[in-house]
Amino acid sequence: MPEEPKTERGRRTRERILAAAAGLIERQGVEATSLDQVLTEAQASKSQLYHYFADKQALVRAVIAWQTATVVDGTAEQLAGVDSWAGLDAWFDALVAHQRSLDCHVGCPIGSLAAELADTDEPARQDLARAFDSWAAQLRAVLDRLRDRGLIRPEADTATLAQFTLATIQGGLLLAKTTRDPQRLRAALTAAGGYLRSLASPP
Amino acid sequence: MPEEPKTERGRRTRERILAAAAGLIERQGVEATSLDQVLTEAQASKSQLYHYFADKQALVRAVIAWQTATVVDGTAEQLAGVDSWAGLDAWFDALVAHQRSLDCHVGCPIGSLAAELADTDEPARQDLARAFDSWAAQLRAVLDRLRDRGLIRPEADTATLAQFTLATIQGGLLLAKTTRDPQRLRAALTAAGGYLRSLASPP
DNA sequence: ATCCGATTGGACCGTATAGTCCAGTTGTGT
DNA sequence: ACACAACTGGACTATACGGTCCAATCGGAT
Repeated sequence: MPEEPKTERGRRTRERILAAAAGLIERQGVEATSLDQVLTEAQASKSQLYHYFADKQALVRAVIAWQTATVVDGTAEQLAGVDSWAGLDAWFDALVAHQRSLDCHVGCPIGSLAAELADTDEPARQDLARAFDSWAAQLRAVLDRLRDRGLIRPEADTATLAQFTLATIQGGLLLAKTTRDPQRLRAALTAAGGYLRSLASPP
Repeated sequence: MPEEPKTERGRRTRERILAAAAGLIERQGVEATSLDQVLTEAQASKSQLYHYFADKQALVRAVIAWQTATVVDGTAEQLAGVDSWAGLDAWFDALVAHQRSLDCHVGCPIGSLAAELADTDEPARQDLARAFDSWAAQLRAVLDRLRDRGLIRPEADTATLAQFTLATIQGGLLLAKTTRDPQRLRAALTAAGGYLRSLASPP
């Protein structure tokens, strides 16, 4: 019954609710965020929310889709021209700088959602698994480019390396967020970069 | 007013409540676990809970302490004799096997708690930060041993390497839990091991 | 046997939350 | 200008939750 605004006004309302929900959930988590909080921040009413979303779970899934698009597309943009170690380092630096600017709150929206929902909301878990997969695919594309340029040896398994890199990023973000110390992320990323570089020449 | 059982019976009651809370929170998260659920599983009553814990937050902090002790002490035991690459690999294998046996639910209790509580419960965040620190210290001790044996070059910064290793473990667990695929953890750990090995000889 | 603190059962309370309902308003196509 | 669907406001409901309270019971010390 709900979903899909038919007018411009409706579209903006839906967007306002979604943005407010995304922000609050990013900061507090799903369970800790109430619909009333979302509605207050979005300047909307109950009936507006339920006009566009079947229930809270549907809203959460929409938030997942929004965050996935934001993070993955944002990463794609930043990684688009990267074809050197310096370029990869610059991206790592940007990640660390971003966390520092947020005082290490939040971490990664996808990672936080995954940690909270993986065991309690199966459809959400699948969405998030796909999000991680497309993110890893982006990283793999970069590694492939580095390999094609001769910076990584040809027989290296870039898909697996991408999984490793993503894992290290996620773990580094979690440690940084927990200790409020961006150096934890820094350490993790520097080492990950070091490993990738160590794959330059054949054994 | 609450805390500290004075008799053996009380001690067991407190322990039952704590164990039930730890299990439920590990599977569902803090917010998704209600006190009534805990009491049903522990076969205890409200007054018993509030006799030993000031409020839900106090119970959660006790769970954090319990899980920290379990995980860190467990790790200490498993890593105690490790002084070779084979030993480290065996530990990694055990981590992967454990996740596989759990069908990749749960992941790491400390990591899950950290992701959920870091931004909403400051004292809990500090507890968890300390948990990560002592865990990292254990890893560092192993790396120091490897270094002393000449397997890692002397000038390597084992503290930073320990942070990196912990981050990769946490991230690998998160990816595995989200995708229900233990290979994600496997890939992360194998790469981390590869990096540590690459530090054998001077540049 | 008696006492007294430790412990226990469970009814009870206030509140916050997800979700419902419907009457009213707005805007768009004709 | 009219009709009709899209949209909105907000009161309302049921329930689940964290937390309180107090009377009853238990068990060791004297």
